[in-house]
Amino acid sequence: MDLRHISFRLLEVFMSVVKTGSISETARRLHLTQPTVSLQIKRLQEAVGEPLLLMQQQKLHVTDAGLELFKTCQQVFGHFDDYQDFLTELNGGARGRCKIAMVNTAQYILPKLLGPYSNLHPHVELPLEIGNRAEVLDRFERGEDDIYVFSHPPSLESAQAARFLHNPLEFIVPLNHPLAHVKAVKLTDLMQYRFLLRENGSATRMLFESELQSRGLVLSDSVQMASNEAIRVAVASGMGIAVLSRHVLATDDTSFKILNVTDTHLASHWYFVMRTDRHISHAARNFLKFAQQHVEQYLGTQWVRNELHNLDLN
Amino acid sequence: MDLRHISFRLLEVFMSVVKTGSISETARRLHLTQPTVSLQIKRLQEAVGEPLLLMQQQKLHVTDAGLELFKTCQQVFGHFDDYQDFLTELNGGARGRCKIAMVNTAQYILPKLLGPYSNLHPHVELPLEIGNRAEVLDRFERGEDDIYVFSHPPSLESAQAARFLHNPLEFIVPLNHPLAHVKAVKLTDLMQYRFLLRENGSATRMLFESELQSRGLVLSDSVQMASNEAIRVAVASGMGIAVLSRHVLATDDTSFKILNVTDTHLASHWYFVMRTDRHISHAARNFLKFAQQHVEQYLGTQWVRNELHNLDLN
DNA sequence: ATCAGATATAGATATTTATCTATAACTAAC
DNA sequence: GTTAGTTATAGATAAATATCTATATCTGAT
Repeated sequence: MDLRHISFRLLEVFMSVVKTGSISETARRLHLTQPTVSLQIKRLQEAVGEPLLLMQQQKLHVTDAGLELFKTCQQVFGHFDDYQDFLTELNGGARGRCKIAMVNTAQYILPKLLGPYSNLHPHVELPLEIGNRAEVLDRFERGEDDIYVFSHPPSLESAQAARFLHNPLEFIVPLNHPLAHVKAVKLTDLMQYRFLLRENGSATRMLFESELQSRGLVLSDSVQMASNEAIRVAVASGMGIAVLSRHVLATDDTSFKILNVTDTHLASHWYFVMRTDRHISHAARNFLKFAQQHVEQYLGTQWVRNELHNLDLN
Repeated sequence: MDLRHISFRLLEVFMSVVKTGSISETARRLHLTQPTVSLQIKRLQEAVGEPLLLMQQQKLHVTDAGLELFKTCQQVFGHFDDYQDFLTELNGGARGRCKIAMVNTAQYILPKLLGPYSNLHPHVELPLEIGNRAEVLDRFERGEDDIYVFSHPPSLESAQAARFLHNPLEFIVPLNHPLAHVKAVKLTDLMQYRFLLRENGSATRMLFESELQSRGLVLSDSVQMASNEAIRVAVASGMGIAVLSRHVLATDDTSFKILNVTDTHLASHWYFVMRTDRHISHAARNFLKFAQQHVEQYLGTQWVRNELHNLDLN
């Protein structure tokens, strides 16, 4: 049997002949001429090296080899049908994988969107990568994921980004801090205190430092800490003061005090970022469409800035 | 997914690329050039309508759709491997069907050959048809079976026949018959008795009657009976005398007496007959080869006339 | 004896396919 | 920064394939 000379078309025709028991009838059904079907069968028999159909008393008779081939074909086409179903699901976004890499701070808000999406499409894998800005940027450079979440998206021509959430920063102090009960403070009032900061390159820190620089201010003392939680807890226990994303602070957390800094309103936005030079999985596209439609529903209208319609998802 | 534009070759190449993880390596293994393999993969992806392999950081990465297709291919090729095994068995004569139609008398001798053959090839189906000469001839005309057993083969150009067994006829009489103890009798001595005969057209009867005619003899009385057993039993019980194939008479059967007719030696031969205008199954060929080699072993050397080497079994 | 319907064969053709060579573009390693 | 090894693309060609039309042959029914 020489598989190289057998095409799926040939097998389709053969199956039809076995089913109808007639070459002419098959020709009619498949919109071919009778000689075409005759020839196909002949070629198939040559490729198999064994008679598959015999003319006996004006009737087509399927040989053992023919019957077995028919069964084989049924199985084979069955597998391809299954595969087609798989592709259909993949295309509909109901199956597949959507790898998302996000910076630390995003982990407080993105799960509110991922949870409902995952419930809607339980067959979609959603592996998450969380790292600091430098790490996520690295992954982005190598194109390791489908979607990236930044608050300062890298400006690369082979990338498209769209913001979806406002990210206001707040100044927090310990409850027993001298400024804790001051109604209105100014940025300069804070310079004398020790600041707890994230590592260099973090979006929050970049924003803060650029503000300081533009106003010619300099911190008197600062300590670097690896995570937002560490900073929050450290502030609560009196180690210093800090500037943190609003989303990192639970509204009912009373272990620190949020200052009302009247002359400074630091804020950035969260962006979904995709590389345009890399294949985007259907699942990823689908997730972004979902986000576009439901971001207000799951993240609340207060902070949402839904510009996801700017993304080209086709 | 458009199966029409997918060939088994394409899938083979794809599988090799997935296995080796490299287009160039596949090209080397399959004795192709690298652009050929590149193009094949590209074409396959177009036919599937989905990326199957991605270049990521200088590494080939198999997508979900690609992995699933790979699994599908494994199944599909598995089925064709099974089918190839089936064909191999079929070709070796170890599997398949060998339909044999034989005239009544042959059923006393052919099973001695069929038994051992069936033990050797338990997967070969051996449907037997037994009928009188007219019935078997009918089947032969319509080509319903692979092999026919006649003692007077039809002479058709689209048939080949070869004899394998001598078929001597014997005259039998009841134990209490006047001739039962006569040492030597002549054919004319028998004419006065009632003969029990098979139906018109039976080889035994044809042979006997043609002998009578050539010697100008006429039976005084005859009765027609449907089977050899019926005749044998009827003779034993005194209804008349008969002429029967030696093979029908068990050597230890003492319920009748075999006459020594000195002036008449009737005999024919058994023939295996095949149509040359019909496909002969491998199993049938194989059985005839087996018969050619083992007929003496299983039917004894006394009556065997092995001329099966005259058959063209290729 | 003719007809209708089946399959088979021959001859023709446009399309598709498999394959090559040459070349470009990228990257890792030396 | 040259080299060696990847994959991708373009252009060319010979072979194979899918079809068709026309025709032959057979058979069963009218």
